[in-house]
Amino acid sequence: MSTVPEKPSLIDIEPKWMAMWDQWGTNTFDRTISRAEVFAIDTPPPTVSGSLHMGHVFSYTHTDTIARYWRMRGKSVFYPMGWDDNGLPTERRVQNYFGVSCDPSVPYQKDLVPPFRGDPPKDHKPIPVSRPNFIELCEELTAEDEKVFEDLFRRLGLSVDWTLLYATIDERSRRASQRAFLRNLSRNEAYTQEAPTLWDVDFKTAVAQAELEDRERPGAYHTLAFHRTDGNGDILIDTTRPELLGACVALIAHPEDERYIPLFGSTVRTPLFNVEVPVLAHALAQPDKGTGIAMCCTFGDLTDVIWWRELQLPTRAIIGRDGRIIADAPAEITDEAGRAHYASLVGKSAKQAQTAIAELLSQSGEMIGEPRPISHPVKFYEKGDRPLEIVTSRQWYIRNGGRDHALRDELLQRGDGLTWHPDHMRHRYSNWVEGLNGDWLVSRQRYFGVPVPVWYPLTTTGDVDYDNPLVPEESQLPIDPSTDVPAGYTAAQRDIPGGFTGDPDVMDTWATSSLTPQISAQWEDNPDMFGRVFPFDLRPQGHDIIRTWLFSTMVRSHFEHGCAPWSNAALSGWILDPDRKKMSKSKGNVVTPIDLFESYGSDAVRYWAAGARPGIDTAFSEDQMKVGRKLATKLLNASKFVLGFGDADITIAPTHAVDQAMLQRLADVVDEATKAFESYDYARALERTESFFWWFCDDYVELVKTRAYATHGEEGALSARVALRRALSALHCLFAPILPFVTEEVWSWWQEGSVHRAPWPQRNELHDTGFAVHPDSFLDPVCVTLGEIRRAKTEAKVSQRAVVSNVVVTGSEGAISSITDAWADIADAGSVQTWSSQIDESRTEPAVQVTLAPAEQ
RNA sequence: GGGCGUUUAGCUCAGUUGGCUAGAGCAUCUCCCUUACAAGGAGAGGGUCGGGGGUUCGAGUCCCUCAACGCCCA
Repeated sequence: MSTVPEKPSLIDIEPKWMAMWDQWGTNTFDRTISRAEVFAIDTPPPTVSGSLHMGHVFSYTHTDTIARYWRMRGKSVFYPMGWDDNGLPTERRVQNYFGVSCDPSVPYQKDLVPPFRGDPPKDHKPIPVSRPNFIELCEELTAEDEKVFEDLFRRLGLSVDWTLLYATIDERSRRASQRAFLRNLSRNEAYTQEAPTLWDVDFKTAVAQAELEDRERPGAYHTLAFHRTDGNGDILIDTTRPELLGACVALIAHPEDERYIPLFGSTVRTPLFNVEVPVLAHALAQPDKGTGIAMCCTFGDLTDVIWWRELQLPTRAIIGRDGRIIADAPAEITDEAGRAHYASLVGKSAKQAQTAIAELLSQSGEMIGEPRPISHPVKFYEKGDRPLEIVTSRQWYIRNGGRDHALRDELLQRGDGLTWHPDHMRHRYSNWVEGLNGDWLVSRQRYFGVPVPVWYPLTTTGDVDYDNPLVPEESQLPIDPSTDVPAGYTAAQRDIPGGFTGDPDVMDTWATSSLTPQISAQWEDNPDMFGRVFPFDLRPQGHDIIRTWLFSTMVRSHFEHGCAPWSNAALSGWILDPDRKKMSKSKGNVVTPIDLFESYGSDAVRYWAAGARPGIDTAFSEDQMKVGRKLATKLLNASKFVLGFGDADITIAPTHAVDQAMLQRLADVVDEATKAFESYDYARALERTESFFWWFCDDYVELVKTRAYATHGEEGALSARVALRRALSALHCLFAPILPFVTEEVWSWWQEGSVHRAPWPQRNELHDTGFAVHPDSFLDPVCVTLGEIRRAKTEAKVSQRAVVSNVVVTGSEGAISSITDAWADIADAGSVQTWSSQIDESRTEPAVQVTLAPAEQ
């Protein structure tokens, strides 16, 4: 019994089935099931302050196909969604939208009304609000964006369990993040330290090694003359940062550089400032760079930091946190001319100071020649616009193996233990871990983030006692140290001598998103749930964030649980535009997903995405979406046709060889698709299924349709109908993970419940006839014969319906035997009147001689 | 500079432990308005598998080498 529409259509099937899945709870995680029966996915939380683009559609579809596959395999799939609304991008948007700025020193104001909701005037001065108020505004604004994201993901057909939704700034996330941090602190995996730190002068925050990127920038070598104190002339050095001359603490050359060996241990005086500094040896000096000897300034770059640490050099900072030359000259600059030179630079940005100092040097004759332009890599914060400076500041760190070989090796082993898809991505991980040169800096001097959950006692003189932080009980979490008060103190004691002060910083976004498994699985809040899903099965993500998200999640899990947080990591590729360029807004080549859903249908867009091999960069292709739509349409029409032959008892094995061979071929496809899905290769599963499906429609259905109409009696008809229905059922299931909407539509015509909860096809349900011949050796000769008959008609430019008066087939005995068994079907499909055969064992493929009947008329 | 990947038809890509004449889709061309499907169907043309060398009875596949492109890290 089936109810097939008169005119099947793809129009509006998305909203129809989205509503049914909600009603049925098709995607709901079963919280009572044991870990062995669960498939748990650590879904990437998209940044909601951005916009959803084809990259999201692409990679989330990949994960969804896997989720749907395992659901059909009977697993309870834990498939959460989260929103990453924590961090800088949201902060900036909120400032611009409401006309406020965050100031942690401002007290919380209940029911605060922001000055604007959208488009503050250009001359508006931001109103300072407390951090809790600021967070409330962030939550208000992101809620709108989140709705848009959710609608789009639903429309894409993601089988997410929306009751598991979280946001990285919500209360549960803040609690988990602070709890994990406090446990790191108690185990000495987190620590605070005053140290040289990479600093973004615009955002006024420290940044971590993982957030750096090198950018090629123009610069210029300035050749400077340092004066030997023994009176034997000058030493020339090349520098791209002459503005740091006042911070110079040493000249450094390679220990084996014969030009400078005699000078090691001597001293020189700096140009302009006349400060005496030593000439020292260190292996990191590059003899082939410039004159081979460099000035070390504290701090111009990371090499300076290493020299400073290893050669125990003094600290002589002249760049402030605003990126400008600080007012106080280093004490070492003592002569009058030197102090005057310094004073003329105060307050200038690094760039302005460079121009000014080049002028001074040229006047004093201590710069040799003109600056020589070069192009060189400069370190930037990945979200920043100006080169990073290095300033000394107190920051929080979590150990990550960057300063500890034993820990590094443990984390490398954790990476080795993962199954990577594709496998070569494991190198990205090990490469990164091996290259770490410091611990993970987690504190940020920003506002919209999870606060560092500690306070510090203030001494009676008002100094901060950083060595004895005050921590809350876990039961108090989440806390905000700018408003909450530590045990044993009163609010009145905030920021007064003998009282306490809250840590003003927040944690880096990654310090919270490194806990997505713990957050989504409700670690400690719901131990029963956590025990059923952790460690997870799969982490899908982009390969660009292996060094950040993947690695940091590994670090947290390693410390907290002593295991990897998941067993598989799947890295998705990039979307490229048709010219093989990475798609980006600035190029104007970004297409809106929703328009594509409207034009081609969600299934068609998914088809395009699922056609890409895991981890491979893929060109954006509307052509592929057209093919996907064609496939979906074909599935509608083929299903309607097959069901139109009438019902049959599918438990009775088919009797005809053609039917048996087709089912056996399909059984092989089921095996291949199963194997492919199990190794995360949705693309291969799709390709095998699709290729079978087109053969099924073009050849098999054409061969058997006359017989299935009972033209030659009931027995043959029943065999065909059973085979057709078994195949149709399996095809609906095989396509379901990729094309969830159209498969649900066609499934609903003749089956109960959702295809997405139907059991995955089994080989033995299809192939139970004892048919012993390899399906190809049976079907290939049959299909070659059919193809030759069609070709003869095409070449004669007649209709495929034209009658063939006679066919002579020459082939091996096996081929002729197959053709003989299938002849009645071939004759029906090709309108053939008579045929004969000849045995020729030398032929690998039958030769077919086709004689067309004279045209009627 | 180090690591990883890619290179197969005009385009996008399959090609699994080496095995018969290297495949698919799109695009192009020809034909067919066939009662599941014209948003369709039946066919055709099109490739020195990046270059060179080697192993082998046999190499798109394994080894060496070179090149181009891309990504990651210094």
